[in-house]
Order: sequence, then structure tokens, then C-alpha cells
Amino acid sequence: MLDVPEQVAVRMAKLARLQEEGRDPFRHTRYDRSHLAAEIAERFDELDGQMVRVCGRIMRMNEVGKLCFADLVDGSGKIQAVARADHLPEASFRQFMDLDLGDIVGIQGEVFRTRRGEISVRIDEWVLLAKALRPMPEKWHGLQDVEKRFRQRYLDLLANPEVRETLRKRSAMVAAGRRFLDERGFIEVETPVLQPLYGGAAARPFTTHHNTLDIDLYLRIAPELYLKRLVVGNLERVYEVARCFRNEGISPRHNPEFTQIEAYWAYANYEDVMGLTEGLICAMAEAVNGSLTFVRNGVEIDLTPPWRRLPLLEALKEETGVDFASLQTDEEAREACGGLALGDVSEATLAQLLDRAFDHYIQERTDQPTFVTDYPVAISPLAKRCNHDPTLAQRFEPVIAREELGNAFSELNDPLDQRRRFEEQAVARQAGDEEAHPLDEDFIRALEYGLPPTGGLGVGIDRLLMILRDTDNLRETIYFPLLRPE
RNA sequence: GAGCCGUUAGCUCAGUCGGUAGAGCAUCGGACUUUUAAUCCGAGGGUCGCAGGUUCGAUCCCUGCACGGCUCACCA
Repeated sequence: MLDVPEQVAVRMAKLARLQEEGRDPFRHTRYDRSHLAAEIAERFDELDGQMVRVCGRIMRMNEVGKLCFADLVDGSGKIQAVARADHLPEASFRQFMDLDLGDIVGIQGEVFRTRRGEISVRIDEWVLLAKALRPMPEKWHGLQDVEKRFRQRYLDLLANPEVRETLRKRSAMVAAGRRFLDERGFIEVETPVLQPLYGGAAARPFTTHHNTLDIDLYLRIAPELYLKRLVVGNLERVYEVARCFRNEGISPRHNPEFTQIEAYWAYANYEDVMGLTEGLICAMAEAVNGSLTFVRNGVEIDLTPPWRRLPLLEALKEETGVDFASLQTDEEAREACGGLALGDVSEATLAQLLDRAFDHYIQERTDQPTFVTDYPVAISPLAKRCNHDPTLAQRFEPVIAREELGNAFSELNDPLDQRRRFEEQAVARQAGDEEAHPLDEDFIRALEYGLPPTGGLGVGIDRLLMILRDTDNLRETIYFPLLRPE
């Protein structure tokens, strides 16, 4: 006998017996279902007394004498099935009582309401469609163990209804985003995940290898450079629901793979993109919560446009007294930030200090939707300069409920300036910045053929869902978050 | 990468100031024809994360390791 837990052994024995009797549940290939579980309750008045066929997983069983009640859960919800000893052949009733929690069955019978008022199906015929060999998580507390929840997400899903709800909302949210963009003339495209050169963000990539070409490839950190190539190719409005990969630490708000919706809009600038962002995020928020307001960490957030605009450097100067616009070198920045609550600044670069100051003094204080605008060009190598100040970029990040939800700008379309920016990145790279952009000659060549003035936008949908569902961890919004293997 | 915390039955959790462990649900046997966290009676189920150390004796104390969580660092 195998060394397995008692409950598994019992179920294995039941399965063996079924198979010996020629009733192998795994021989079934389909079940003709007439209704979903939730439909029966919704349309009870018309279905009362009607014969229906439903199927699903048994999540509760309760034997009461010569009666047996079972909750069947399917993709829509649950319906109670009732087996009666005086309504089924004796063997059929006995075999039904022998089912286990987790088994997947199809039942046929008449819709009725029990004395206690529960809408139910009285079983005439039933069939076991799949045997569960392992016991389900506990019915009342569900599956709580965080590690097990994410390692065995299927258990998390079947035991915890709110997890199903969050992930369904994810689908609804992305569908709403697609609909919003489709309706405005954007076309959905797909660009390479495997890239010979990566770009579009400041991040370290994953590296992989193509055997027959014998070349190293990178998993994309962003689709940006390819989407802009498509705009050069006269696809004037494009977007991609893009899985991105960044080789960085895991935290409650970072997963090595995550999803962005990136959109590029020819003949529009970043102010136009602010309007697009408001519309897109509102459409997705309504798909999740049915409303433009929601509560995040006890604070009511109202997404109704227009959103506040906050120039980054002006705001930082106001909050900290430090004028980042006047700082040129890392040393100057360390000196200027020494008095701020930014931790150990002795190793930090100007860009890092700016980022930390932004986190601490802007992001952590921003609940209501805000466009933080006009970032330094030095940390915005793909964004167009502001006409009033060439050291600033026409760039914004939407911040809602203290989370950075994206990044957007008027795209830099001057190929000569783009080359200079890449060269500056190369200098940073030489100086040890592993996240600096590599120079992409083909991208510059594309710009040399002419990129129209274009506004671009990226929205992180995992984070957006996290705030909309008010979950405390990004992984709640990801179907299979990364964990170290068992 | 650093600090702190966690790991006990299938699940959710107690517990032992060091003497090899309990509950509820689940499972098994029995009762019950309207339950829905059903109820009642009875039973089985654990190398207390792994490896060392201290000790007459370790699930408990110590060390290391693994996995996880939180915070920080890093980053979007």
C-alpha cells in the first residue's frame, strides 16, 4: 500500500472500486448541461418544477437520514442538489452518499424549493464525472496558508470565493480597457517578447538564448520601442496588453512578470494622453467596481476627471525645500538631500534620490488621482523636451491611492536628440548603471524615417487592480505569482 | 542582499516554564426524511519544516539550512 494520508487512501480505494465495477469516472468526456447553477436561482419562477441538468464540484455534503444534501459549485455559483432515498434506486442513493467533497458530478432533476426555502434540484439521475483523490481545504476558513495559496492557486481559487472574484474582475477590467481603446480607433497589436535588444524602461532584463541562431535574446522589459516603430509604419493608434519581464526583486508591489497596457497615439501630445488615461482608467475601474469611487486602505478615492496635475520638481521644492532642478551631479544631490528623511544617501545617485524623494514626499501623500508631470530629461530618455524648459520632459505618471500606476509622455521623435540620449545612457552604463538603456540603432533608424508627434501611455494593470480591489499584495491580482520552487 | 517573525493532523489553529501532543472542520463506523458551519454517539489519523548540538530525555532551548511572510534596500 502506498504511504499516503488516510483520506487519499480512502478515495483511491473508492476509485479502484468504481473502475472494477465498470464505472470509471474518468471515461466521461462531456456532460450536457441545461443551466448554470446561478441561473436556477435567478430564474426560479420560470424553472420551478422544470427538469434541469447541472454539473459542478461538490463543496458541501450533508446526510440527514434517508436524505442527502449537496452543494454543487460551477463557474457561475452554487446550487443545492438533494438526493432522496425514496426517489432514487437504492444502489444509486447509496453510491451518491459515498461521494466525497471535491468530486465533480452531473445531476439531472426537478427544480424545487426545500422547506427551509433553499432553491434546489431533486436528483433523478446523476453521474460522477471526475473523482477528487485529495481532500479539499476546510470549508469554513478556506485555504489561509499564504505559501500554499500561491503555490497551489487552483486550491486557492476553489476554496476562496473572493479570490475567484478578484481574478474575474481582472478579466473584466482588461476587457473594458480593450473596449475603450478599440472604440477610439486604436488597434491591438503584438510585438516581440524575445528581443535582441531591450528598452523602453530602466530595468535589468532576463536573458535567454536561441539555439539555432546561436544568439542571446532578452525578454522584453517594455514593448515601447516596437510600438513606436509601428507608429512610424503609419499604424497611427496602437496598443498592446503586454506582459513585461524585469529581473528584479519581488515585493508586495513587484512581480518579475507583470502586465501593462501600452498605447501610442499619433498627432497627440502628453496632455491629450492625460485625457486618454483618465478615460481608460475610469473605464477599467467601472468594470471592476461599477463606480468611479472606491475605498483603498480606508480612504475613499474619486476618479471623476479631471485629475489634479502636479509638476514634480515644483512640488518637491515646496515639500522639501530642495530644488532638484538646480542639481547637476550625484554629489550635489547627496549634499542637498542630506537633511531629508531619505535613508542612507551616501551611495545614491541623483536619479535615485529624486525617485526616493518622489516616493516619500509625493507618492506617499497622494490619495486622489494625480498626474505628476514634467520629469527631468535626464531620467526620461525617450520623452520629448518641454518647449519652455529643455531640461524637463513632457512626461507624467498617474498616481492614485499612493501607487504609481503608469508612465506617459510626448514621445521623443527627434532622431538626433534620441541618439544623444542613448549616448548619455551609455555613459551611465559605463559608470555601472545596469538599468541604463542600451543603444538601439534600428530604433533610431526608424525615427529617421519620421515618427509623427505621438503621445504614449503605459498603465500597470496588476497595480491598478490591486488598488481597485483594495488588496494588500500585488500577487493577489496575478494568476500565478512567482515563488521559489518547492 | 539585511533585520525581524513564522513552519504542529488533509485544512484552520491551540499547546507543552524540556517528560515524544490537542481542538474544530475533514475522514472512518453508527443514528437521523429538509439540512445548509446540521446535530448526536463512537473511532482512526502526527518522524511537531530539515540537519546537527546541549540534555538522562528536545516539538519546546541553541546553531545551521530550506521555504514563506513583513520591513528595509533595489525598482515600475
